[in-house]
Amino acid sequence: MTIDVYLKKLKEDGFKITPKRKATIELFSKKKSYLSPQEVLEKLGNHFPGISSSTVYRILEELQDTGILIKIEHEDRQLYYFLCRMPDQHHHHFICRKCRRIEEVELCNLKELERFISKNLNCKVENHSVRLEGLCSHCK
Amino acid sequence: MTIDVYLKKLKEDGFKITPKRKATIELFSKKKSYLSPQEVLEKLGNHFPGISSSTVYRILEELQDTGILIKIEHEDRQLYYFLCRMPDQHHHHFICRKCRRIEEVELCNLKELERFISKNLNCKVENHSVRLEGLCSHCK
DNA sequence: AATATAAATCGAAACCATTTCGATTTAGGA
DNA sequence: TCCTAAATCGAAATGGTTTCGATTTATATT
Ligand SMILES: [Mn+2]
Ligand SMILES: [Mn+2]
Ligand SMILES: [Zn+2]
Ligand SMILES: [Zn+2]
Repeated sequence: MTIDVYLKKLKEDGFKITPKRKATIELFSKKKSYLSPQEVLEKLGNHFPGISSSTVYRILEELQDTGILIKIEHEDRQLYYFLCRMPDQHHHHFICRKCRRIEEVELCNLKELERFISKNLNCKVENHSVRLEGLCSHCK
Repeated sequence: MTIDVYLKKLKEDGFKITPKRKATIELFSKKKSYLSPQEVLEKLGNHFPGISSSTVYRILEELQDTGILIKIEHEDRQLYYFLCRMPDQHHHHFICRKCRRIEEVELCNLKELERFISKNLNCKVENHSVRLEGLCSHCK
């Protein structure tokens, strides 16, 4: 539950460890769900009054480029971010529609689906993403 | 390749068959790829000079509500639509990253993944979507 | 064919999350 | 401590999308 691994990742990618970046990672590490840029702005505003929204947007994008955060887009067409707990492994996400909790699922059995597409449609599958939604153990 | 089945669906859902709705469906039936609202506006503008963009946005949304069009959101954060060839069946989509062609894939083998999540995470999976990207048979 | 009317379209403005950019401040290496 | 590229600020612009009152149209009914 330490954020050191994320700070290390940040540094490795040539980013400076600034108070705002660190606080952003800490914020997400305490959350099990995703946050909108507005929510992040609000939370960070408690520690950094007057923080610029452009700073929040930039930090969120940098952290997602580094693989620390995952970015999703909801039906409301806005961006949301959440902390990736297995950044170096291919995996998929389950999102609780009630509490917005994220569960990361390492199981991936799409080989058959990819084989089907390669064979029947003669396509080359380069990547895929699965999005699962429902109710988590706390909400169902 | 007739659009009658889509017009029927429109009528069943209580929509009037207007020239612009019909032309929109015809436009998509000739395309194998997705179109942005701007592209639709441009194409429809050939037949209906001065057509309002709000009309295009509304028609696209209605057609997607009816299941005639599928709406996706790309990394550029804009909306795109394409004609669904199997509106009454659960299926997934392969998108060619070069020519934007859409292939609809009826095979779905996510039962194992859902079972894994139900069992290990104690979650209730209500729906899922798979997005596959790569190169189609024409582009690879 | 004419009428009625709810639905569809227009058009222009508003919306608002996100992006841009030049000025200022800061983290961290030398 | 100094230096400098990186980070942050802040205010304005951006632009795809939505809104809404006025006008037009599709289609069921007479
Ligand atoms: Mn996978
Ligand atoms: Mn499926
Ligand atoms: Zn939940
Ligand atoms: Zn292609």
